[in-house]
Amino acid sequence: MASSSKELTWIEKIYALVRKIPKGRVTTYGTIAEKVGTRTTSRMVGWAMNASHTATPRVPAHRVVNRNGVLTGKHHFGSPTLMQELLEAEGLTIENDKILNFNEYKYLFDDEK
DNA sequence: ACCGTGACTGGCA
DNA sequence: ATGCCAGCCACGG
Repeated sequence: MASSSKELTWIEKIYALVRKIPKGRVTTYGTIAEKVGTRTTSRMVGWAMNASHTATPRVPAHRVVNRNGVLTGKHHFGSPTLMQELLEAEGLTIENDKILNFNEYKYLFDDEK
């Protein structure tokens, strides 16, 4: 590829994937990391989310939780309860900072089943 | 160029 | 079942 063109950074891919998450669905960092590539790990996803605040359009990071279905990053939304409220507003149920029936709400993207 | 940090995950005790 | 440790890669100072 012509070196002139800068390939999209793995961060951009993460944003695209997260934005693809339909309303009322959630996903895990590990899933996204695997979708982006081996160069990206779960930690990188979380780190990328940190930068997502400046990304446009805004990335629904509140739909991204850890593999436990726990709102690990809720503290990064400006309010410790904002993330939960956002998810609940989408029809999800949060109990003790954890998503109930998380397995049913987990979004695996079209590529996966 | 080196070190520290990070919204994770999986394995082992 | 719970807790701790190590691995993973990238970015900022």
